[in-house]
Amino acid sequence: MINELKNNYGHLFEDALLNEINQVGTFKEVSEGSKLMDIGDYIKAMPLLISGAIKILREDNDGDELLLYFLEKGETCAMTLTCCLGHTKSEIRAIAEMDTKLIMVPIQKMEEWSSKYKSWRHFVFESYHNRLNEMLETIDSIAFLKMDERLLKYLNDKARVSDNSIINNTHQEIAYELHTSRVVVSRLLKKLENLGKIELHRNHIIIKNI
Amino acid sequence: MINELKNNYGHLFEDALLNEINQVGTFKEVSEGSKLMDIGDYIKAMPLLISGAIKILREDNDGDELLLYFLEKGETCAMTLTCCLGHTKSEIRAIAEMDTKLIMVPIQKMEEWSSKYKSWRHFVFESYHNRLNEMLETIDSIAFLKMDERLLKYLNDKARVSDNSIINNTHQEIAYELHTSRVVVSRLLKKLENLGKIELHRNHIIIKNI
DNA sequence: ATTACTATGTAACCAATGTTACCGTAAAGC
DNA sequence: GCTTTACGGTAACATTGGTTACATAGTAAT
Repeated sequence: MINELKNNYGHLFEDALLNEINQVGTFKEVSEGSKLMDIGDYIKAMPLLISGAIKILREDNDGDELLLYFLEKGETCAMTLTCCLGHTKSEIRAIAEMDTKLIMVPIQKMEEWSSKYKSWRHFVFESYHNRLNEMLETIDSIAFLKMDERLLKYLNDKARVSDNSIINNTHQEIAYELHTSRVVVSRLLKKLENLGKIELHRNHIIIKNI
Repeated sequence: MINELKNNYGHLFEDALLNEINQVGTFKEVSEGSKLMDIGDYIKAMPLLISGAIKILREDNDGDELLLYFLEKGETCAMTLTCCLGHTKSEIRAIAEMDTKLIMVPIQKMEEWSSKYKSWRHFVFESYHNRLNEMLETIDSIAFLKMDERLLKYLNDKARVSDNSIINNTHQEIAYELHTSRVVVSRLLKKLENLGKIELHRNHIIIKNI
């Protein structure tokens, strides 16, 4: 695990902190689609991503979902960070977007490392900052973009995190994450195909002109 | 200033920290409508609210606005917090919702106090946590609510921060903050009036049944 | 009082999105 | 092979919200 750590967090953390993480952290591999956290859960550990990606979702009272953003390697879940202070429940759902490797660190260490390691404080602040910016981007999309633009952005984001121009999702799955209906997604995807931006196939979409 | 500080932050910070804030902070009074920060600004100080309220706005490429949330007394601007680390520009605009008193603290102190005072770290983490939750609420509103529900929530939020069931705004001003048009706001307000939830007057709206 | 301006009300229309319904086809199960 | 299910295409329609246009009523300026 120490090698995974050094490769992904070596430029961020000093050796002493890397060693501490190595001692108290547990390595974990999760496969695509597995749920890492749900709304209402209490958090006991914070994840440090080594590889893969995790999607963060919000749910409304009717059970309808909305994709907020993706976590990628070198990142952590900002929502988790304060839950250890306030002992509050999670407001979001986290699902592995693909097979993902991560290190789980007990939340008790949060406070200890925050006073001990400047690099840890920076990492935590940086994480919050990134997450707030991701949330702003999400708000921009929902508030300012029309559905066809949101859809295109969604496809590009998916392609980026998976580093693959083929999106392996059904129209229904996309509709869930954008909080719209399958019919609307099919309609707009067909438009995008006619514009030459994508290619539609059963169970997958190919992005052209990225 | 020390008294204002103790009244509003005495339960959060230890005396040593309160004294430091008193030494390096500058007291500031801003009147309703004045701009505290704009998109693209570099941040030199972080605000600690003593009284009043500040509205935080986002803007799209066409210059259209959207209200994100309000800051109230005892709170600070989370966006500011990391800008001192990354030296990045502000992504948001901050405007005084009413006459407001605040203490401006130079951002250089951020890092110093973060290692020195546990209570400061907690305050910063707590601020981030609150802001993330406000952003989630904003996303919920935009994504899951219809315009009439958003409007009602907006009116109630305004009434809460000003502690006044009279909203002193024109329909046009409301339309800007909700990122819609004046006609739509007038139409929906009239509906809410017919439902007995509000009372419409020139330049102000009275909320009934809060 | 007259004029000009601002805020609001409302109708008519349009565009975007959501809903229902039905169809054809690919894949999976048997 | 056959049957069933999942997926996607599409038409028809409903609803929400955005736009244009114009009327009326306060308010301010002179």
